Amino acid sequence: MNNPKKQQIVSTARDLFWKFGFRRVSIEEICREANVSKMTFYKHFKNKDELVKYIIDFITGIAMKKYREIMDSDIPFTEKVEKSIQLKMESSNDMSQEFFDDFHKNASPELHDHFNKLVHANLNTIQNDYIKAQKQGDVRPDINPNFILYYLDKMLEMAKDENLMRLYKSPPDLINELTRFFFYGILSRKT
Amino acid sequence: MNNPKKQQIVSTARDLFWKFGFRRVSIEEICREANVSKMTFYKHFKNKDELVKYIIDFITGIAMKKYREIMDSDIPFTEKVEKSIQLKMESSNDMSQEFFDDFHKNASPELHDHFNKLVHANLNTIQNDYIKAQKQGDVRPDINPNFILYYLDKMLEMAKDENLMRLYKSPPDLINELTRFFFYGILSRKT
DNA sequence: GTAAAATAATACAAATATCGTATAAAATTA
DNA sequence: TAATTTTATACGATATTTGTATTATTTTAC
Repeated sequence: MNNPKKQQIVSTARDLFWKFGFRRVSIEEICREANVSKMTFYKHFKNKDELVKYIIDFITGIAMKKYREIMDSDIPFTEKVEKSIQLKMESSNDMSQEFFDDFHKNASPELHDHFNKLVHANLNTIQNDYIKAQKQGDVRPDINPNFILYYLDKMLEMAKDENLMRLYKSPPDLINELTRFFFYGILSRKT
Repeated sequence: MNNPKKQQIVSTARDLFWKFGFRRVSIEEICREANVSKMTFYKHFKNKDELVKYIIDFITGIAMKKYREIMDSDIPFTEKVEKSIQLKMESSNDMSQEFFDDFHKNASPELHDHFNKLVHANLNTIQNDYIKAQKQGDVRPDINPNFILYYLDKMLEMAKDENLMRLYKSPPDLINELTRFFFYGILSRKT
């Protein structure tokens, strides 16, 4: 954890993985760039897969911790959702397409599995929050929580769509529109 | 040249090389992405080095053609320099660091040599233009043309320096400053 | 339509790169 | 100084990539 050599390895690997994905980066290259011998690498990680796991767990761990803080805070439900959407947008900006492509295209079965389980667990956490909100009356009772999960991903896609973006002054404007639509749909509020 | 399959190969390779450099990209990967069989690749290129040469020659060829057009046009010398500096800035934005890093770190001796000769030839062309301008009285006679070449590279470095950029409203403002400095130094013009 | 040419699909040996481990020397730490 | 960590190097075992050969398929030109 706090071992400086291990940190160098992780930090260097992260940089290289973010640029090129993990398939294109060799262990020796990481060691060279991190000024660490290969033996030291193998002291800390069994192989490249374990390093990739470590990094992905670390990254998603931070994001999920932030998410939990939002959901456990004492603010109205709508604010929680707004903040969690905001977090999702920020986190995805911080991600590298090359890195995540490798999980689908070039990962070992074990790594692929680990990745899927992680994603699934996190989606589950989020889904449970929405189910809970539904029980507490914050979310319309006749909507499928699975659809909400699906739609949150679609929102990210839409937020990154350049053609859609052209209709708005700035990215936050588009995110606001998406968020309001997520809350209220298109109909005006009748009292 | 106008063979569509060859164009697909070149275009796909360019995209991949720009992202990852050429060391990290295999011929099979290029073929796969370009929807071209490996045999077709080897019909057009002897090996990866020849493809890299082709691309680098193509890219620099376009840039040098534009440069020549500027220098052969019927405009004042200062305007030629301004435009050529502009061109240099634009071209460098279009370049990928990963791709050029490979020439220095991961190229075969032959490829490395080809690259150096190309760079040298182009620098020579530019130097000759400045020597000619010096003879025609457009450039101060007591300046070393080699210094000018060196300095043009430094200008690019300065134009991309974020710390320096902070002093200006916009990139063109900085480029203007650099260009004026290149022309006049710091002293006010005495008549 | 057919013949010729180009391209694709597949398999393969050879070359190259990467992995993971063993060993001994050097550097660091306590 | 002794114990521990790190490096340097070498190495066989795998894995990947290369370049070619062969055969089937598609495209092109007539």
